[in-house]
Amino acid sequence: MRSELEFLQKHSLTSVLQQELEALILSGEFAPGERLNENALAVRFSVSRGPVREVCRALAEKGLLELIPNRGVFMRRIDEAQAAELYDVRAGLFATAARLLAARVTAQELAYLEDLLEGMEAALTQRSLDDYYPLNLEFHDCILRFAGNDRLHRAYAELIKELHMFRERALVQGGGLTVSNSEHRGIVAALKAGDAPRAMEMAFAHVQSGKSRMVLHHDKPAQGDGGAESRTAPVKEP
Amino acid sequence: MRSELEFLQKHSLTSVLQQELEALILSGEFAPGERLNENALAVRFSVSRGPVREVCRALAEKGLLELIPNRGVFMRRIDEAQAAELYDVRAGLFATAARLLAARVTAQELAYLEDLLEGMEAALTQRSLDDYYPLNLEFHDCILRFAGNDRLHRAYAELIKELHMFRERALVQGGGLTVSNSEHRGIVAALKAGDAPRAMEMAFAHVQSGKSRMVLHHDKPAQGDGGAESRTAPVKEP
DNA sequence: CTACTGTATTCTGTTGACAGTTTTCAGTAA
DNA sequence: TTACTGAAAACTGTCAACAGAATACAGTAG
Repeated sequence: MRSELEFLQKHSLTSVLQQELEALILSGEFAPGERLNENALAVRFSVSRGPVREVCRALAEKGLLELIPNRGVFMRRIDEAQAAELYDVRAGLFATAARLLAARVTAQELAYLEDLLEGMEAALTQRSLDDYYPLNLEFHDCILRFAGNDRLHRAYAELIKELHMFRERALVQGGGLTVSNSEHRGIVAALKAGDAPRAMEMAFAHVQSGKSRMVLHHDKPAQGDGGAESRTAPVKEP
Repeated sequence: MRSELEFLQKHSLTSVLQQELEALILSGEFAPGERLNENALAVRFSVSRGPVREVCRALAEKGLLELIPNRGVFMRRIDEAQAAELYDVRAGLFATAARLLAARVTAQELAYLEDLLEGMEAALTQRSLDDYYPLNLEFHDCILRFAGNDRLHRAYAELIKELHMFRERALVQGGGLTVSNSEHRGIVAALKAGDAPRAMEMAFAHVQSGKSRMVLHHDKPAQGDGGAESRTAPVKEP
């Protein structure tokens, strides 16, 4: 009863439309560089073009779409150079989180991180990447959560979404994170010691090693990712 | 001749409206928390409400405005806690730039940075903050520019804009940067040595010392900033 | 068969209008 | 005077329609 009222008060049609379209974009529904027809989106969501345009502009501001005057809205296309830049920014934000966390981490949080470390170690000895990846993801997210800086966490999350737009090859699973658990151990050790500069340095180097892995993998042919098929035939270049 | 055509092709009415409104917001035209009337903005810029709404949504995504369903758009109000968070993120981005720059800085760039160092030193010995602040700003911007990561530079610039929304007191002039030139020298020395971790650490610490200065200054009464007078009488809380 | 030109279609940019909600404010009772 | 009630005004959310640009396409000349 009450919840429906609250929902309507907090989320307007346009705002849920934004979440909806963002989810659609991140799901891989559209190919990179593909053009999105405003009218088609409007009828798809049973709304008018007004809200659709507002949402598109907001998502363009977030770096998920690209608006070209008198041409329309296109899926953001990220080349390797841009992806590399994003990766470095990500490294910086992650390192910042680690640095902040080193100064405030609690025994509980450390214990939880060490649990994750063990879990990942076990997954690696069993060669089970399906077990490893979720733990890896949770490990990184924990650093951000525990750092106690909401703005930083949000910036990191937004950056990950932007990085998702680069799905030519590789980096699909696990978000392009490394599999080296020793680097993880080093970060946790620095956190435990309360050594903020070292934690920051190790966290930065950790993400950057993931970056070089990506750049490496990118040149290889690597057969098509089993994900969404590119539906529209001719993708016009913006 | 040609330039007007190019202008129309690249910038639609809505996009220039966005720049215009953003400049207006950053100029301090509106008080924090103040409500912006869509209709008033529309007639002010001689456009319809449609473009205004699109622009407002984009600026809300950037963190300059706040949209409340069925209430309207309000100037983003940033409290001290949020400002502190932003400051830490800024420190992280600046430190990231320093770290990246350490690995690629040229002799020319170093020479220019050292020139700035001397200029600031001279300004400080003359107690001339009016000379000091522009150099200080340029110094920080240089680190970002020379780092060679456009995305990082953009993220930093956006963050500064967001931080500008916190203009209760202090941090107005110079963007809340510290006046300690010795910290600047330390950063440049680390860059010159190609010591990336140290450059990152010193850059982070440098901005954070500016943060504590802000937090300190914020509690003091500090008579009203001579800037824009708050025009609308009762500012409703969002 | 290829390159070009002019027309038709599609889509974006922008506007004005209407419905529903919030806010304001005058009027009334305690 | 203060608190409450109700209507009126103002404003936001949404939509449909029109003008202009870009694209697609058929027709024509070389």
